[in-house]
Amino acid sequence: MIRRTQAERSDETTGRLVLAARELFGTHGYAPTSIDAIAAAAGVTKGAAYHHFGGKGELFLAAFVAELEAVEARLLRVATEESDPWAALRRGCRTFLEHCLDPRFRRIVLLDASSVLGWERVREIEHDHMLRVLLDGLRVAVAAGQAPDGDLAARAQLAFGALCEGGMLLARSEDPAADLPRIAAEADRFLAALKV
Amino acid sequence: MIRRTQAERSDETTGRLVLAARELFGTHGYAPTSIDAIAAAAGVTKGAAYHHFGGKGELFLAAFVAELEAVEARLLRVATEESDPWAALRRGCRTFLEHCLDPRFRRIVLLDASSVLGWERVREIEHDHMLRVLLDGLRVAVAAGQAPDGDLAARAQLAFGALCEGGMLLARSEDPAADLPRIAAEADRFLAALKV
DNA sequence: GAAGTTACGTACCGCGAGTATGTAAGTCAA
DNA sequence: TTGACTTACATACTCGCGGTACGTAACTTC
Repeated sequence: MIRRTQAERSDETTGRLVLAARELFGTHGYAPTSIDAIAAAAGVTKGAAYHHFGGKGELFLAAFVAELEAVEARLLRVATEESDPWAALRRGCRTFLEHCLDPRFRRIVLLDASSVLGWERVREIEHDHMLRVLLDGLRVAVAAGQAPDGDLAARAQLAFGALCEGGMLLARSEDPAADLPRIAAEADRFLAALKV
Repeated sequence: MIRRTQAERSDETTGRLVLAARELFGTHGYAPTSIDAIAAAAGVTKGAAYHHFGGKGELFLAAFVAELEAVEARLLRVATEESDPWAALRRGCRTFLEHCLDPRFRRIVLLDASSVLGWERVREIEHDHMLRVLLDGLRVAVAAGQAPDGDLAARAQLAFGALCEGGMLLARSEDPAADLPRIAAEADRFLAALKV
């Protein structure tokens, strides 16, 4: 048996558990997925899961956060490729729509999260990982006179809600590549409403 | 014992069950609510619930549909008070936001429905009870040259998603009466994007 | 009013979340 | 190094709840 430090053991186990949780919660949903199944997929037993996580809800929370970190990284990556703020915003929205083609992301973030974690917590976490960028973009636009003043937090939240519906709509399509431009065009129409 | 027809017995029992389901699902959520609790609140036992409904999911479906019928009736009522189509649309959106102040509606329709019933079924039912009106309004607007052509179904869906977020946002407020105009103003900004 | 159907109530099964407890692996001081 | 202590699990169990099987009472039909 190789000798490993406690931190290494913990990190490896928690990592495998979160990965398995993302996979199973993402494919079958929250309710039909048992802790035993997640632990088995991670190569451990239920005891390990309950040692590192408070319960099923906390495990789902970890999977949820991991999904958000993934999409955040992807959004930040494409945003740096655009110089103009508004172009970056449109690019980000298009990338988000594409990201919704991942069924695990849809199931965990768009379908189950609000029901399992509650809207308030979901909103806070989503804000930290995605909405903050959108909100900052709106603020600089208002400061530059490019957009009218108002309840910017609400405006960003409404836009995000529209985007999520667009993502679900896109995922329903039989040919997402063909439908993406149409839905993105409608999303752009909403984005345009934020300007001028 | 009073003599009643079978249809009367069924109607009364199912009605009481759906009413109890709306109350309990709406206040505590889907998962924490047991069939026994709903049946007890309706004054019957679990056997009656399973006789009239296929299971917990079907009972939730009935409660979900009942919630939608309620908001649909309210929307139709205020819509008739407006003569101009766009004014009716704005009035409808404002009424929907106000309706979101009902915590049972939020929990059942906005939080749990997609997770329990699946996005596709929720979308169909919501379309039949709410989105159809919005979609028809958009179609006449396009026909009259008041709105640009495009994927109107997607446009209506995105607008609806924005409205739902607005409703959740409004419900979070400590003083909804004061915050409603601000959120409604942002919602109107999105609606305006559909015109011209 | 007897046979058949509908509307329940009751008793039970199985699965899965959560807990209690045992045990092996790692840490640290003397 | 070695023994006391903590951490990281595994195992065994409880219990609430969804679902089912079956019994019974209320209604319907001929």
